[in-house]
Amino acid sequence: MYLELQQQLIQRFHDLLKRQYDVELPRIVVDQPPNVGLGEYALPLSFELAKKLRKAPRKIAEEIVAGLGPVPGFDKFEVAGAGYINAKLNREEAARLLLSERSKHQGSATGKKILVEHTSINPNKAAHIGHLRNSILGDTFVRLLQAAGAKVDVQNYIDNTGVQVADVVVGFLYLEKKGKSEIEALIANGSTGKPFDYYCWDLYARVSQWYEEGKENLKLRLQTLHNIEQGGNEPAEIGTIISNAIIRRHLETMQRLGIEYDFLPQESEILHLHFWELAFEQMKQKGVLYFETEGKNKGCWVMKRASSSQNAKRQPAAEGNDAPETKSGPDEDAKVIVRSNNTVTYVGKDIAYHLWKFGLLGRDFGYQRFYRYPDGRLVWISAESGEPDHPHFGSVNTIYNVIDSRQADPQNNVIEAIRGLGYIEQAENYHHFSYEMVALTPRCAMDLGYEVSEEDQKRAYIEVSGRKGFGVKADDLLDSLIAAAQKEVDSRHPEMDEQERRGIASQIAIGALRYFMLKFTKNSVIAFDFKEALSFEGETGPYTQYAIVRATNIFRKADLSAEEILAGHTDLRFLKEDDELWELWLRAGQLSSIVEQCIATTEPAYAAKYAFQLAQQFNNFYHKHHILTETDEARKRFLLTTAAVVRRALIQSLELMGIDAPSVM
RNA sequence: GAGCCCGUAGCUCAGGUGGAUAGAGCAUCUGCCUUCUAAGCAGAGGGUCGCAGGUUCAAGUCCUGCCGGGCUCGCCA
Repeated sequence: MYLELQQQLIQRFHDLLKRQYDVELPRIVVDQPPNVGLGEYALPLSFELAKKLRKAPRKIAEEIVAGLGPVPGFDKFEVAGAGYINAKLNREEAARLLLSERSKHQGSATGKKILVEHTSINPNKAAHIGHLRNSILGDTFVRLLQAAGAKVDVQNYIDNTGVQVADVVVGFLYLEKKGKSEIEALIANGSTGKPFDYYCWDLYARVSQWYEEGKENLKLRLQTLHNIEQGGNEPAEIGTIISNAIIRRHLETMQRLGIEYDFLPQESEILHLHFWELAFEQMKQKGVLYFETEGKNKGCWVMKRASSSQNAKRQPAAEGNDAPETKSGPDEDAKVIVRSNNTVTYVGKDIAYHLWKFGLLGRDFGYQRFYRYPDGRLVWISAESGEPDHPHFGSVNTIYNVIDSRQADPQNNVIEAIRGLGYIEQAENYHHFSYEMVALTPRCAMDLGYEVSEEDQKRAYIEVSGRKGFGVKADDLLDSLIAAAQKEVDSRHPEMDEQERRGIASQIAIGALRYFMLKFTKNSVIAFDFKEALSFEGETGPYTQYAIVRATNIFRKADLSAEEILAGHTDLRFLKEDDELWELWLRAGQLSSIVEQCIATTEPAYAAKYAFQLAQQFNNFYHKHHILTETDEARKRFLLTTAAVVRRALIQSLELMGIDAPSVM
């Protein structure tokens, strides 16, 4: 509601400026006045026009208001302060619009097909809190895009032929002295007493330690890596077995949080289906790659780096002397794509993969069914020779890669390669959805029993490390959250049966976890702290869930359905007199505006803030107006409608974040 | 050395493309459960927005330079 009216307003002002002053502003800024009594929209445009038109801002504002005439949906326009124009909505009309809204809005992404890649955990160990941030951000962004009308393919890239998998293969072969069948048995019966991903978590840390004990050990690693890349040998088979088992564990972990995928493209197929060769041809042809004959990169195929700042190394020339320093010799800053031993680097493979995403490679994966969710949704995985009947992924125009900020450099290399190939539009629509890492506070690390050096103890946070086995596992955290929530639910609802209580505890735990990962903006490092993460009070997911439950309880007690209230008649004139109630309606009407803002800025945190603030306003309302004892029937009906409108917006805002609204709490 | 990010209340963080009086949660203190559930509400204290310049009607927000912290820069993946 809010967004549509704002767009109409902007159009109106745009037309008026053209007609009355013959000016066009690049954009018309719309703010909100400090309080809703002043109006719903504030336009500071007369300040901007003051210089252009050589008039006082206030004068301009008055002229504009005078020339505006009636605008549908609006009651009046007022000049305020030094020259703001405040627009006041017709509250009843706007409220009617809000009441009639469907749940999904026709957003900016309507009709678009978009590919989002997230999670992409190396398949050699259990998922940890850092991975959770990735998956929760990614999954929430998928939901936001869908809310804006997009059709979204969700991909989880699997690096199943990299060193990380090789390390665990080495662990099984040389530390545990286990062969293929023993590993298969281990996966099948779980005889170790811990899940396979947990088992590998520990083994991976042990192997990393073991490498430091001798150079021969590192040789085994390299050899195993080569075997895996090549395929068709025992280490490669073991690698596949491990990778598949771990991927299943990751899917199960993420499923607990309501996170699902459509397709798992694997590096093994990028290698074996020779994606690189096709990309290599294109890149040579278009001159994106060149063969270096000198310097440290002699014998390699290299690519000019986008960020390579030629100016950086140049000393400013002497005054008045503009001697251009002609670059002679090799560009030592270039990015190596093909090594002198003729093998391709990770970035090279990534370029090929991304050409495929945009449908520019001229080759496709094979597809095989891999996993089925309870709701019937299928996860497909790449394969050399796939099933004959399969959906097609890729060939989209817009992609989002949810990858942490440490990979900004390689991501930019891929984008530059695509741009260099002449795919300008695709390069523009390639979004590196970058976010900062999750780290542990020193106290948290010590509580977990890790040794923390004195130096590290002074730091604000310590980076988690799968290699060292240093971190909080996703399943462990979720288990702790569920246990904590269960305790609360048990004490509040002893009358409910065990399974029901467990279900609600799980919804609360997921709400707490997902909200926790979303409340911080992407650029802020999360210094993980159990006390905060396990909290259900204050700015948390359960706070918003609780507000919904309170609203639900009103309808339950009154034996009414919130949906019927929304559909029925209500007297909206109460909105005229009460700014606080109107503010609640207005805020509820801003949901689609928030969705668009989240997408435009790739920042899901705005949705989290919105949900919390709306819940806060609702709790305030709940406390102030005791609905069921209201004696004025018309007013009671109106308050019920208010609760229903806000409840609906709260539920929708939580849906965007993948958080359920429990029936009771 | 270069690039990216961060620095706002005791702590953790918000402050969309500059806009009206800098906010929230936690923590501390004071009130509020015979009411639609207190996982809640109301109130109090707490700020040189890292420092210094600049841009303009207007700067926490933009520019420059410092200071402090993090990450990244390999013929690893």
